[in-house]
Amino acid sequence: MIGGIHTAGQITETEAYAVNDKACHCYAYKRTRRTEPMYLAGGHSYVYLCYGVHHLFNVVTNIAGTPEAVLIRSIKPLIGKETMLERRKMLLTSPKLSTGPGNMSQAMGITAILSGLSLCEDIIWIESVQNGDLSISSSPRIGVGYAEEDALRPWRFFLTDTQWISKPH
DNA sequence: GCAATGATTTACT
DNA sequence: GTAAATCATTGCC
Repeated sequence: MIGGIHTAGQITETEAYAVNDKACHCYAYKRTRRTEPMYLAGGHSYVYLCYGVHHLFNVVTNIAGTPEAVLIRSIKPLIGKETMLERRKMLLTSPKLSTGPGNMSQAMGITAILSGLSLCEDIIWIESVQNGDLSISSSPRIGVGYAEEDALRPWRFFLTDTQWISKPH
């Protein structure tokens, strides 16, 4: 619920970032002002601006003091599609609407001012929808080639049978 | 205080 | 496939 408008979607693609992972901003417990939200308890948000253009939305997953998080890369729009189209300045719903971290954040109205929030309040929240048919695959992460051997870790997870998946550049 | 850089996207050659 | 856009954060001076 952002700006009084409710938008929602099913998460279809994520990437994991851990403290012993060179691709993570908090590698080896490096602590900076930007990454401070990652040191909160699991269930908080961590949003930051990348390349000066795109907002990336993460969910903090570990206990307080252990900075680990999951990057939400793509969603399938379910509620408020019209709002997402308007935010993205698009006319028709297509996979480009909300696949890819930057596109997804823009469609959901997420910006860096929402970093450090609890995901148990009425602004952003995540619901568990039981669906026994989910098929999930994994692969190396995208866009972290600078992380040396950690770039090969298969920490990208996505639904096998969906079009809402970003493609490597 | 200042230069370097990136968990990306988009458009162009 | 390659490059530009574009800026907060970081790290070094």
